Amino acid sequence: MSKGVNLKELSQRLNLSQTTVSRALNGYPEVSAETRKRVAEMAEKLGYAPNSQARRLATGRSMAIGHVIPRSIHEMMNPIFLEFIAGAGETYSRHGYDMIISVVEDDHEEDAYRQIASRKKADGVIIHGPANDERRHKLLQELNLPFVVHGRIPGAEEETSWIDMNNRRAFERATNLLLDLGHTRIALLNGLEHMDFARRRRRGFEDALQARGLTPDAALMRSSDMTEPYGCDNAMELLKSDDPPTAFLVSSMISAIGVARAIGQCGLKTGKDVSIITHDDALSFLPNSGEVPIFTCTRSSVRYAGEKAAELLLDMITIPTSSPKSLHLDAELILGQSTGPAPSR
Amino acid sequence: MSKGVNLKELSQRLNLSQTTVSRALNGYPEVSAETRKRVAEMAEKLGYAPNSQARRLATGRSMAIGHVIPRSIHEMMNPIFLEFIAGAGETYSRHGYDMIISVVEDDHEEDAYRQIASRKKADGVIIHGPANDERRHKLLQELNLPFVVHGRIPGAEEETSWIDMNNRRAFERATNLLLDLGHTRIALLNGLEHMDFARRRRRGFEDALQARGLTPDAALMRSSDMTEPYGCDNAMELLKSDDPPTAFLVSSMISAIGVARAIGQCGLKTGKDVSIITHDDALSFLPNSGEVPIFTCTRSSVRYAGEKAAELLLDMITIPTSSPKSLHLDAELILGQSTGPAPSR
DNA sequence: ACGGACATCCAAACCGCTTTGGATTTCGTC
DNA sequence: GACGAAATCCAAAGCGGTTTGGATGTCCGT
Repeated sequence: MSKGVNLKELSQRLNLSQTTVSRALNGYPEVSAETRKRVAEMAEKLGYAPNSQARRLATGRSMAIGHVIPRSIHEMMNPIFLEFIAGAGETYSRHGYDMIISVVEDDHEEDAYRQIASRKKADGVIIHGPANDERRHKLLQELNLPFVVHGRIPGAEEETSWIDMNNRRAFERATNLLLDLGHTRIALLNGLEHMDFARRRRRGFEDALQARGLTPDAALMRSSDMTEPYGCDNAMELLKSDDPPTAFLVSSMISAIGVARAIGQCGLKTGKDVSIITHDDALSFLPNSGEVPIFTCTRSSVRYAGEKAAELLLDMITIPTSSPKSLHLDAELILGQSTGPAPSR
Repeated sequence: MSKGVNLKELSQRLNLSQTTVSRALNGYPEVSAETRKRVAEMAEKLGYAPNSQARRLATGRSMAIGHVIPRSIHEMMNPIFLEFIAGAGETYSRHGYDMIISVVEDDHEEDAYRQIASRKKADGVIIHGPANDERRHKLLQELNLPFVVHGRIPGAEEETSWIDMNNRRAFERATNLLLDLGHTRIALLNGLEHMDFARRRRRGFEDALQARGLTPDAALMRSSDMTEPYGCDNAMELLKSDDPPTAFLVSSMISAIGVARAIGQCGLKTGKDVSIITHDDALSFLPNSGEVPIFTCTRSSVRYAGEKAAELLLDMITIPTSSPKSLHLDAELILGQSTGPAPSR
């Protein structure tokens, strides 16, 4: 419990060299069992803990993973981002790694990565929210900084490690469900489509429609930040149009809540007059569970994705020669209260 | 742009000692202007950046702030926590500090702090979500680790630095507004009351009632995690009771959305049949703005709180002798669409 | 011409750990 | 009883910076 003993003092107290003490504590074999025990006990007694800066300097590994989050990203991805972080964070601490997060102005993002590399702040990073014209992976390859992508970088799927859910498939299945229920005018409230995940979701939506001989109607497709008012305002506008949709496919629970609000304000009933399927990232503060979940949804835990992403990255770091590994998660399609057969008009 | 020059190489290229180069780059006076310029240019050219581990070891300052977040906390405080983090993060990076976040199992929280202190992982920490029986500050004082509290620790207001909003006053004002509108049966959907902030909010609520001669009705007061279903379920139950409330005072936008949903499901109209006032933490993904905000609310930006908390902490670290400083923020009371006069029955 | 005040710069110690390259002891074997 | 292998342990050299305690040179007043 006493504070601030360093290796030198500890070794003096034991009449041993720093070498031996260090080895004893780090589990190297060239130390007798008896000595190891003595060392461990004294270390415990004196409350010794190695100074992490010194250890990092000596080993050349920073034992930290960086997450660079530009303002703009976290403005829109806010809750999802944290959930991911929480998952990753658990993996890190289980492996003795620190998580360092840099919130930077949008135009300083590249700088942030360069600093992490040149100042040796982290042994690897995670790329969040890849865009269609993604370039961060180029920079990181050039900087020789290991990374894992949360999502996929179009055109770089083979050369990078990533973890992603099957966005296209999930939205295709969701759309099919709505079609099976008899809906033909389906609105898509998507996330920002300069992001890869949103692009894929739209593709799934369109593919499903076309497979049944339907033509996607541009007037029914919206794309924006996934806030609550976004869902409400757009749903409101669409519901009041001449030929309103009977179902909504929504990219986020938060917006879906907005859609539900709009439906209510129009005097309609969700799941009866109008159906909603939303993607559910399984955010802890927005549980959509219970016997019958409020929303019919495609669900994939972003927290789990965080855990796995971290594991992938730590693997890459410990075995630097390994080739890129990726994980493709499938979303579940879960039936809730927000869907029903299309109303016959 | 070339990678990986260290101080030694840089100084050799310049025919200068490491001392001089170090001093030149760190702005010490005992270097001629001309030399300083030469050094700066060469450093730029070779892409020199000091290894942060080495610098930290040499200076004895880790240039990092720690945030320990136990699973339980972030389960419930999720989005609010991130918004705070985002604010703090900006301040940190502006001052050259790193932010390190440890996600730990609940029963390892103390361990996490001890490690931060003994291994010198951070120069200070921020305490999130102080409880009524808070003890973390004791530990940190004992460990001699500077800290700032987000919220207040009952009984330790004088001896600690903290930043908090005026929870009591905010809820008192909100309650008064409802009373002024003629509501007398007001329900309180509060956060977990083992947390200090929730306790204060309840006090504000009760004080306002009692000041008008009303007795708080325990049946109308709930306390839980502030999820959406929590708001919906409790509102539903209360609305269906014999003597239902005509107004709700809610501790979080997320739960308030649930309350609105319940009101809709009961065939009632928010702001007309039933009023809602919620606290609004100004979360970026839940904007409650527009010409007339959806919810009447008490608003206080947690992000701003994060920025300020970080500033307080960095001040404490750079001037270790300074006495505790604190910041008391006032929430705005903002009129939205969710309140109206109590319906005459 | 001399001594002190500045202005510049440097060699070396230090931060606290890991790790290399032995040194010493112990032990089984022939 | 000598010898090589195995088991233990250690002194010292890094890791890449910062900082202390001078050394050297220049300028000025007297």
